Amino acid sequence: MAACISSSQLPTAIRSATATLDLFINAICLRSRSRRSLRGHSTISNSGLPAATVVSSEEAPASDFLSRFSDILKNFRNESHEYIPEPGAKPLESDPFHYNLLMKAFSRAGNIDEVLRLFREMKESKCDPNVLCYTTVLDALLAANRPKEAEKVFDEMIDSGVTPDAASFTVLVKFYSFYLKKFDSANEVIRWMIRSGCDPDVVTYTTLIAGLCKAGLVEDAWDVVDQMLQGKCAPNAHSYTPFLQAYCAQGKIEAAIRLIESMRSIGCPPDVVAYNILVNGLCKHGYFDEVALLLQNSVSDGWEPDAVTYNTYISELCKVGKADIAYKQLNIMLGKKICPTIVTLNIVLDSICQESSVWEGNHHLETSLELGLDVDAVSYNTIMSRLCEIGRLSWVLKLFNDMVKKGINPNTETFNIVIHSLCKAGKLRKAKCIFTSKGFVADIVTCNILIHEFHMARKFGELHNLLSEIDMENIRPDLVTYNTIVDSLCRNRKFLEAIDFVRSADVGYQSQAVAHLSYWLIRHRKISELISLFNEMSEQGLVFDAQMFNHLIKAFCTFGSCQGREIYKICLVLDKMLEIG
DNA sequence: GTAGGGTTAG
Repeated sequence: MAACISSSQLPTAIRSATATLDLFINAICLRSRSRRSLRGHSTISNSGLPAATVVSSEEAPASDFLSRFSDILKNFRNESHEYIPEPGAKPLESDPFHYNLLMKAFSRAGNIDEVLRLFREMKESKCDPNVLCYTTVLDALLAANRPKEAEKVFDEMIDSGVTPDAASFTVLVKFYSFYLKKFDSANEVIRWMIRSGCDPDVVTYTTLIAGLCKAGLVEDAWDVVDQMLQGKCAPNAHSYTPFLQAYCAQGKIEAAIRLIESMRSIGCPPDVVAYNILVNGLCKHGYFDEVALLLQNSVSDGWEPDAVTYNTYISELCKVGKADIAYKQLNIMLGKKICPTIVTLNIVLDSICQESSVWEGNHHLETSLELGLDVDAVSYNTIMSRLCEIGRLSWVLKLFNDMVKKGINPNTETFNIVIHSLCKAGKLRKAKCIFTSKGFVADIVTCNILIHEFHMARKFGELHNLLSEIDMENIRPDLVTYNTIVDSLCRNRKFLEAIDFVRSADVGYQSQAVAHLSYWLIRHRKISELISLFNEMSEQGLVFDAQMFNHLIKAFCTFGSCQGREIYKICLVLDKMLEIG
């Protein structure tokens, strides 16, 4: 019998979990995220991809828009005029100032390897990094999701006798609050700053507020605002926007609207970023009419919608199948002389794939290239991910080749799409070859794809070897990881191991992971196991939320327990939940 | 050199 997996041991457990699963019952096909049908693709376009099909107006409400898409693209604003140095570039002068300029440029371009190369070079050439250089490297490491190395660099800065200033302390606050969620340590840094005569500024406090809000600790974040006001450090619009994010994420739209109003009254008027967060929140909860009203009143409310406002609105309209309204909004945006950006283009490309076909989307990608637009990795990823969904491996590889030839650097998402496509086609060995590709850095999505696909193929040994090649130090398991492993265990009827796995989560029971596990237990009529799990959760003080109730009732209905004698099982579980809730 | 918004992958 295989040993139990402790999720507190993850990510090591991700590897060991694979070894414990020795039996898999069925090779269940990957659930396609899409049921979109493709309409005819028998002819071949210049690119070698099937030509886009002509879509009738009855079939696609956006067809009139599509025919004019090329004209609209001419309004497109090419944004990437920022200086990106060539790899291996040398600073103009061998001093900290010029090294920092170059490191910052590489950091902006997301090239952490070049930042670290320069940092190493400057130390080797006895050009001692100053506090600005250290801050650049620290921030670049955090941006690259390498917090452990950032911590070492901070220690090195102190050991070298370089005195940290407010900016470098702020990066340390970000490290503790964003990456480790250790808010006591973040507060300790702030106390350290005060003790050493380097007062935290509005950026320091706002960083802490953003970390707390992101973790859902909104009340603690308000305490920080109080602390700022007591310490004569006035909050600004940046300080309040994390609260807007948190309220919107929690569905507390009214609280977000009230905060926007309060910001006006306390002399800290919300700017376009604050309104964009609200627009996003309203859209995500289906309040599209309210967004229309917000835009209508923008002038009298003292703000001007920008490309992000419309990108958000258009994207969310497309997601809920309101492409016709989305395209009208795009025309309104253009009418207001707001230039569409690369993000607009990518939203529209994705929408074309949904509303028409992936081939039509590809046709418009080609048109964009012909017009000389700066398409990016996301544009390619958008088309490639749809091709992956419909199992068109060869086309995925062709687009991957095309983008590389055009000098567009694939990102981790690109590699993940290619790996996923290869796995779906059963070419697991070729998927493994990706690991040696230049620029490939695996992330948690890579791990999740591998765990799922290799489990389905019952190739546990190979999966184990592959995962051991991944640098796990900066990869944290997420909800999908938990659910993927739970799926694999439950599919193999190892329910007790699945319960142990969820139970041992180092962050305590996660509501969504428990809901996912409950689905399997209900499906397999493991009601007594479910109730004992709830008992244990109740002892640990977990409270059930409405989402959990909805999820479980749905599971019972799906598996036919809502009729006949089995109804008592639902009553038993609901009683238990109400008792805990 | 440090803080808040929109697109793509599991």
